[in-house]
Amino acid sequence: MAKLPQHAPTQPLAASQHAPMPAALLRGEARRVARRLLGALLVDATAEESVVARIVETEAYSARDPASHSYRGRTPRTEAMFGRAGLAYVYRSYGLHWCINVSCGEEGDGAAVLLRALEPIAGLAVMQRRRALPASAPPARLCRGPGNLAQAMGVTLAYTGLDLLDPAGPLRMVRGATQPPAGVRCGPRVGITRAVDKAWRYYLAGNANVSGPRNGVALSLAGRSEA
DNA sequence: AGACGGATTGCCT
DNA sequence: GGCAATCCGTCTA
Repeated sequence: MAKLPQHAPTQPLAASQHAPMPAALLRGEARRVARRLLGALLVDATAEESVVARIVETEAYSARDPASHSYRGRTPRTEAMFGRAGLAYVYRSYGLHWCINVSCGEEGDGAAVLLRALEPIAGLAVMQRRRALPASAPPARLCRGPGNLAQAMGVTLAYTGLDLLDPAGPLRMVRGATQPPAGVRCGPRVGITRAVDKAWRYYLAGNANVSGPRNGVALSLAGRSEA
């Protein structure tokens, strides 16, 4: 197996890179949006200092997808998934964790993208406190995995229905670098029992923040296109 | 009304 | 690698 590429150390972002995210970017098919969101930034404005992280792993879910919460139709819980693009859909996982999706597609579609891992950019101390990790813990542990990133970013059920494109909101999605990130891979989604064959998980290869069995290293089913 | 099990995580052996 | 923790939406009776 090939050696992992070392991913570049985290760099502070220029103000120009915090440009608002165009809603059009979220209007396509869930898979396409899941890929596009890699490299975008999530900003939590509720803490004493700004908390910023870069999206490095996502999964696509659609209403025609047996693995999706929207598969059985529009319900009170999944209402945000059926709303216009850019709304937060938060659900509780295994009775313990919060996980956050971004609705995409058109109003009524029931499509969303699950955020699975982030690369911490700013406000690491806040994240560390929320995660209750020892100071010695590596930053890559802060936002690795959907439950962990929600905790680090202060996400709870109260954010369901929140417009993440609102530049004045407590939690915002903004555009990262104008150029799409390199090393985008796709593979099977994690932890699901239905539609396991669909390779609708997207991540940055070799990024230490990526969750899953081997931190973004190619998975066994991650597509025959990779060596 | 009661049972089931999951888009997870971290600690156990 | 195994498994407990712990809520609630959905399914079955």
